Amino acid sequence: MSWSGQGDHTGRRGYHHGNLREALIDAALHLIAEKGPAGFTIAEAARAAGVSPAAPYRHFRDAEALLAAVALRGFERFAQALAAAWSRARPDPVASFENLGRAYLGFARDEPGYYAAMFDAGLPLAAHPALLAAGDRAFGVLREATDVLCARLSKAERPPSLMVALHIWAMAHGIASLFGRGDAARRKLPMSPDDLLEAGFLVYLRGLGLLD
Amino acid sequence: MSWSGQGDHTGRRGYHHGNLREALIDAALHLIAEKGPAGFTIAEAARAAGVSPAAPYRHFRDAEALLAAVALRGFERFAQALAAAWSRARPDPVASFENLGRAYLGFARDEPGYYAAMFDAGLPLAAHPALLAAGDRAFGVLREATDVLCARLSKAERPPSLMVALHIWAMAHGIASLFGRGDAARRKLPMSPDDLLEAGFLVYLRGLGLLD
DNA sequence: TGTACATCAGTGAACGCGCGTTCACTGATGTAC
DNA sequence: TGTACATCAGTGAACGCGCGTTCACTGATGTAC
Repeated sequence: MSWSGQGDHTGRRGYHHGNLREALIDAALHLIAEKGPAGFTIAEAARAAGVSPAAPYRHFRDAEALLAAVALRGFERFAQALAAAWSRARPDPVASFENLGRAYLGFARDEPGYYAAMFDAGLPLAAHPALLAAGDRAFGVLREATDVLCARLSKAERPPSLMVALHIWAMAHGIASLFGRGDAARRKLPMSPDDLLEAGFLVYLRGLGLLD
Repeated sequence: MSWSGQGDHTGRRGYHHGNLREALIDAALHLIAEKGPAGFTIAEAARAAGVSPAAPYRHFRDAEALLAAVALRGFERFAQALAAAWSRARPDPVASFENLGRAYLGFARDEPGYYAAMFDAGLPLAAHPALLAAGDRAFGVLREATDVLCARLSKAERPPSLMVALHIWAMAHGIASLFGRGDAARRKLPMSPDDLLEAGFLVYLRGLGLLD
């Protein structure tokens, strides 16, 4: 596959596509971003990739398997985005949390297809252990961040780091899904989602005993 | 409609159904709870209500209109549930917040069909003003609660009540959609969603300067 | 009280459509010798 | 270097299915007189 670095899945190379699996994931991603997790079909993804409707079955058992592949790639990129934001301002934990929050909301805003596949598609996680593991890796970045944060508190007043990470995740996810999406389902706000999340983090961190 | 109080939409009364609109909403609600917001069709709802596939068109223009009717009824019941919880422990604002949180998560858990129609269906709110208004009424209960809460703080340290309400909503919604649903997409937790949310509220309220 | 009539709610048959899925097939690729 | 062969990835035609939607229709209800 010497030409796989082209990154262009549209140009067919004769009879064999050469990169159909990735092309189908891309096609599904765009369809999901446009029409929601249930708004794509195998047939339509095949059409977008320029192959016959039977071709996808060489790579995916059914639509759910394709959806799971989209979500899996989404979790990997999500973890990368969060990790990059976290490491960028490592010396100052509070600033790093602001970075994390912006990265979280930025991903939800800029990658609605991935985000919907990851969180709104209702994929049965028990049936997709790889998906669960990838989600855990993304959550691991948040967990690492709260570990550092909690370490700054004395043992007496130190809360469980896992709990803190879950609160941070819940607030970020709540704001992202209620106010942070690019589609018509978004609710209007008198402030930006970024500012709302940052303010929420500040109040929460203050409640933990930091920032005083 | 002297017999409408029966609440049983299954028994046909001859040629005319008599309560088809409500029966279709009920049918769609159950289908959504089972298979997700995209997992119901007009035809299937008609079958569940025991009428021909053409009958629903007397009451709903298309599937989205039916979905919007489900979400609308959901928001109304949601607002009632929140208001009941809020008024139940009014004297103590902090206890009232715990009640609110439990009511929020309880609704998401016990009424997955409504909750999915309200928040996961991706209904274009701009095209459904009644839905937006009903959502605002439900949010108004949270807003009222945070008004009371903020009033306990001195003007100097008083945060915008709207912002506080949005944070509360976001955390509750985040926990509900990540951990609080009854379906297979739920993530496992080492604590109950109720406890997680209550702890989150406590940290947050402490961060506001209460609870000291 | 009865009758004619307007209105309404649901029927059932029909249609076109796109999807999921299967099948024998064939073009392309890589490898053993 | 060439050739035979196995393997693989995609073809294209076909099928059954359920859905959305329309249509003329008909049974039921309520009301004017």
